[in-house]
Amino acid sequence: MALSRASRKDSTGFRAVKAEILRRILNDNWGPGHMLPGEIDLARQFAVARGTVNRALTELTDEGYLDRRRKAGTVVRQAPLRAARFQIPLVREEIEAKNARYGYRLLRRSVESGPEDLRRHLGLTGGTEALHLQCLHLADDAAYQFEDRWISLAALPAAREADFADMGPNEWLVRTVPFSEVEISFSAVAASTAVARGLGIAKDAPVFTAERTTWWKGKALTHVQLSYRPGYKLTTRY
Amino acid sequence: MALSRASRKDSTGFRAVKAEILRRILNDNWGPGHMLPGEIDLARQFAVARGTVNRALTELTDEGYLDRRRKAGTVVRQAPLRAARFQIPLVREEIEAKNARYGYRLLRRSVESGPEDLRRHLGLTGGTEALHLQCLHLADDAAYQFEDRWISLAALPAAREADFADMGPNEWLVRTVPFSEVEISFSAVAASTAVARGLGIAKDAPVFTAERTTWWKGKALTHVQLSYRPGYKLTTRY
DNA sequence: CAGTGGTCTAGACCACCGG
DNA sequence: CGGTGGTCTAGACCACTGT
Repeated sequence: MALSRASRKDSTGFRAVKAEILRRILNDNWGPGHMLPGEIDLARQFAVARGTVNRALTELTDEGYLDRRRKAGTVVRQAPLRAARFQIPLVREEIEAKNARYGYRLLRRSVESGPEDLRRHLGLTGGTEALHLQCLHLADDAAYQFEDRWISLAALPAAREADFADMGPNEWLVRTVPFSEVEISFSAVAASTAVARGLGIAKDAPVFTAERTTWWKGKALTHVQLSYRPGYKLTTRY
Repeated sequence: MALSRASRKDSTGFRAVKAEILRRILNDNWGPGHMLPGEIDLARQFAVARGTVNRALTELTDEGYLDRRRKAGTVVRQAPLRAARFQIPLVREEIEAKNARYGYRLLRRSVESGPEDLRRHLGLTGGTEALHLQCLHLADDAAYQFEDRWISLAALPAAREADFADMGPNEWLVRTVPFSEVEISFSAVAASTAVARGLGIAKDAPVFTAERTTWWKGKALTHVQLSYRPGYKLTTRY
């Protein structure tokens, strides 16, 4: 079990304090709106140092259960923060995690000026061009994801020399620019002609799409539209 | 600014240490794979206590920049963890945040046994029934989201008495069962007849859909399918 | 076995903000 | 103003794990 380390010794320390306080919240001993004792009180009750209580309460606050304000004290939230964490893996890892054989095909590679809205989005000015890539990611030889990517050659001139025949642009980018700021959005769209052909589905069929723009030091590097094969679901628990 | 409190005094303390270490990571002073000095070393260099360094490094680890192991030391990750945090607000708040007027209409309310796969999913056994609700959430009188929900009457018998004419089931549930475990998944589907009529779009049009199942103390309470109006995007940064 | 991170402690100072 | 949480310190013990 992955939890063996964490659950090895939960009978003492800040984990025990956290668990006990969470238990009281969930069992309605301390319902929404209830004010908790101060840290010093709790430290006495649990027979630990104040810092230990503080850590437990801080984590419970991060997880959305509590609301803390100086002088006002610690209060159980009316409703928990509804935040979900998604892992957004590389396609390759996503496919291999399903015990499927990963495959990759480059469908298109060209240097273009690109449509006007894309140029604005990437901050391309003057005559600077962009690298346009279309590729397919396969799971056991079946189309899994269609990738339509633009890379700013102003921000990433090295991309002009890169040959994306064997390595997907995603992996190349992760190696070249490991840390970056990202905006991602998910939506449902009707399959374009290119997407339909790539995924082998009917034009205008519903396609789950992720659009991602990546910046580094304030400069837009790349914009990509990922179209998933029918039936794909992005799932998480919280 | 929401950050005013945090950025007030970033020149000292664990925030300063964290910022400086992050700066070194991002500027390739410490590239991927680089091993950092030990906590005691860093504490001396920054002239702070070891606990302060530990907090900075722990947070950078949580954020996916570092990998820490006892004895092995602290290493800059090859690629950051690609995790995104989504806020999943109540529809009402989502709409009001856009300065639109929120509207709600209950389209259907019935007690049924429900389809077989749903009964399995909610763990309904024997003759226990479920409450089936369909409703519409409006932004400035335009259809925004179609909600198709099933509530287990075995787990939540109080729902049988609830009249959902004025209050959406979501808000009722949040007040009744404030804390729960949730699985959510997003996908793109073709609009069913009911969804198409509710949202006023063509049947089989692409619809962005969220499916959410909620448990409390291990018992499934409710399953809901939320269908968003065309053009909807779920966006986040990380 | 030894070195590193994980955690706890007891005490302290201070920022914030409700009354 | 005074009480509460936020943070720092110096020191300590321990758990884990690479060598």
